[in-house]
Amino acid sequence: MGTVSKALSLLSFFSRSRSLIGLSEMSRLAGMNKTTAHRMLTELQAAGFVEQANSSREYRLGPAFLRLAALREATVPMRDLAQSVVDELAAQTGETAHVSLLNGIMLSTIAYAYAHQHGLQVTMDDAEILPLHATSSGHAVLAFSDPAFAKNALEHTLEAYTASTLTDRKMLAAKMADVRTTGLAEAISAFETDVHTHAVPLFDARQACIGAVAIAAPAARMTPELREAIRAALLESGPRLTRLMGGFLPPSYTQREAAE
Amino acid sequence: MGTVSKALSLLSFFSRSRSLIGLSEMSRLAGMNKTTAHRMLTELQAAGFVEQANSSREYRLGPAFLRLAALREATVPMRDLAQSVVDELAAQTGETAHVSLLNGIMLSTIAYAYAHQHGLQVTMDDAEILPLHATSSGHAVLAFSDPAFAKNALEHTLEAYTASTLTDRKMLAAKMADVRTTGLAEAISAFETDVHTHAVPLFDARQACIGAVAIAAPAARMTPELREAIRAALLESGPRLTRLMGGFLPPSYTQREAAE
DNA sequence: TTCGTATGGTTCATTATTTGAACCGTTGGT
DNA sequence: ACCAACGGTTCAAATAATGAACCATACGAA
Repeated sequence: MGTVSKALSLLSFFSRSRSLIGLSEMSRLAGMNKTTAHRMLTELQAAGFVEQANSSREYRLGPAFLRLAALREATVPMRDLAQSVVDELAAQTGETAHVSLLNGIMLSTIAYAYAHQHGLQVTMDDAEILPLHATSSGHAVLAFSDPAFAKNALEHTLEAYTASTLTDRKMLAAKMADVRTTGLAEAISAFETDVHTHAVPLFDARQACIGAVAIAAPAARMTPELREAIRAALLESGPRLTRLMGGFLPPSYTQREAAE
Repeated sequence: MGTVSKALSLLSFFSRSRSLIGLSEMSRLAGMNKTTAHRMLTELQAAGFVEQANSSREYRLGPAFLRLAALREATVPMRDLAQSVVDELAAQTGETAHVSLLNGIMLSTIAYAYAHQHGLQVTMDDAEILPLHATSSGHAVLAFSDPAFAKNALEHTLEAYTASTLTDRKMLAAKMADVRTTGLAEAISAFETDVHTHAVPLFDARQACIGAVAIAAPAARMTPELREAIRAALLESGPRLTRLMGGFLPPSYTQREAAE
């Protein structure tokens, strides 16, 4: 891993719950010498990727991302497209829909929409990070990713978020096989209790899996009818969003469709 | 300049008009060896900062910025605040308002709003980049920035965008002195012909100038009354936005107010 | 076809940069 | 006054970045 990657990895320690990080803390988190962390933060700061907050000298994410994100959206309007699809899905199914993209070995949510017909809805956070092994989106991605990638991703510790989280690699492998045949991942209370989710994979122009579109409903509200409605909506919307974003479905996905 | 800065500088070659850049082209643009450019792009790609588009193997900005921008906004809701202020300003004055932040030696627009009362409006681009020497926002920033920074920023070639662009450093210095006394920069057809703009500076928590809020009107519509309305609106909104974003006005700005 | 010239990507000895222990000067708590 | 933690800096030693030359490929012209 080169110096640039190390420097950029510092950015991943910022999160919603830890938005300010001091020099010493950062060097500890990253397992780096303080000098190294300092020089890297200085360079990131020069680029506007981090900045030092107020009176405290702690660092936080910088303003450069606003411009770069806008520029990214101007060239590849993924978020806009994803937003329009989740808006539709939420309206169709009456449940919360979201699109997450692969970012390293985690998923980041780039768009979500609530249906406003029920008082009880699964809620989402901006920039929420989802683990691959514990979410239906993650299962959809793992099932259709390069096997080497999936293997590597599951090498990491598999945290049990709930009592139902799959942490056994054999059971996960069986689940993936199942997802591959149906083209759809389903998870109940895997990441958050009493949340029932479905997800389908998304692919890029090289037919590589890049994320998933998912629908999350309160487990209590799940009926066979709702389940069918969700599955039908996702099986239509997933491929459509893939095409909208300029992607192509791989044989591993389309052959399944033909077999059905 | 360290390796990290060099790698990050590659990102600045992407723009609205040049969203795809090949390896060779990038190495030429950055004045780097192809090997170096390639390794850096590979590392940026691993972080999701660039990605290779479609069938062509050219690079473009990656999806990581979506998440990081969302996270930045979650910690520092600058854009939201800026948006609310420009919305107000556009409604008040009937002209296009925008907020731009300093990014290196350029300004990037993070929020803008149109007034919908006239057919003719100055239009803005997302992620538009403004030069410091040729815009009223730039003049506002230069006038209230650290003199060393301003000097350095003006060392670069001063492109003449229109016949009225100030490209003479002495004239620019005089202009800056003027801006410092009034607290407000005014430019007519400096960046785009027939556009008359006013701008006031914005400051961060350390009292450093970080950008400007501006109003752009068609030159043909500018009357003494409109001019006064714009100036009054900006002189109220600028300091207010500074405070909203957690910043403080420096003595160089407040003393001017006291002197008036 | 053949040639010429682009392209993206790779190799490896040379070179320059990164690294880390120890160090300051401050700050905040006891 | 003390201690501990903070952000930040120094400099020899270790490591990573660099660039010329190199493939393989793709495209257009002759």
